[in-house]
Amino acid sequence: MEDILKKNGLSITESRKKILDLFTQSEGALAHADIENHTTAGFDRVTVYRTLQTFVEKGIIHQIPTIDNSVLYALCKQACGGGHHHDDHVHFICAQCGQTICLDDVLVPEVKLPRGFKPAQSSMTVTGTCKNCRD
Amino acid sequence: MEDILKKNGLSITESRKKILDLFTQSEGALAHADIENHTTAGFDRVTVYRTLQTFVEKGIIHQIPTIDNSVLYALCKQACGGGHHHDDHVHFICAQCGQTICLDDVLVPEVKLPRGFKPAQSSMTVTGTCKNCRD
DNA sequence: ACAATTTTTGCAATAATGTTGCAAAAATTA
DNA sequence: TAATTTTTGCAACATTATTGCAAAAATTGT
Repeated sequence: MEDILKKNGLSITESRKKILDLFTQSEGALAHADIENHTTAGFDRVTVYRTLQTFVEKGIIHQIPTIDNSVLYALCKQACGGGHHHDDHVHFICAQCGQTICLDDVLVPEVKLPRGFKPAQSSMTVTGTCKNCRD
Repeated sequence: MEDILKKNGLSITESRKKILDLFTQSEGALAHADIENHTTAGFDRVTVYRTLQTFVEKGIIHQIPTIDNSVLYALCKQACGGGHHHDDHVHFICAQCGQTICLDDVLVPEVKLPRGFKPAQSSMTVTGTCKNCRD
């Protein structure tokens, strides 16, 4: 766990270790509020903001846009370099349980854009019912 | 312009007409702040919130999720019924000018999900350089 | 292991963003 | 045009995010 921090040139601190733990322990993506309100956590709001920001910059976690004006964060499975995310997989949001899951094996397909548009990065989100919520 | 409101069973008011105007006049998508800060507008923050919400419910505009924790709004080209958006096109965000454009002709492709996942709706966003920002 | 340096944290203050209740104003209905 | 319904704007409040700065913790060099 600490090696992830070390590898990215970050100081090893309690908050960073705990927040990183939360991510590895949770199956889905986490919102800022999930971390802040976590009972066992107990660090300042500001620290959470700054830690998440640092992690994104270092490529440890990536952001997932959602329609409801909240940003989710999830661990980058592949090694993402500083600022350069290989965030090329599809995200799945379950309408039932609300969990957001990285489908690391499902890549975002390419699309043909109209003349003049030059693509750099794509992201795709699918909503529906997840594995666990189906009987 | 007013017929759009009438068609959706909404009272014809100054704010609704003006906000609808803004959307038709702007090529790209608009953020809440874009509307609120618009010089010629001049209505209350709350009115903007409520108007946008009403328009989304009626299917006049649709929301576009962005990575930076802000929601953009854009006109629905096809007729979207109450709550049911045919929001199946790709959105393009220009890294240069920051504008978000609905590529109404580019449909979100289907992807094969892992066993157990049942899709309901998909959204896709491509970032890059838009038509106008290329020389 | 310890002192010096750098980084991180937490607090306070502030800003930005979003929500709710309610009375006045405007729009629709009849 | 009067009665009814809907919408607006204000005020108050709630939530979410940002910044400066001193104290605390972590790292570095010896």
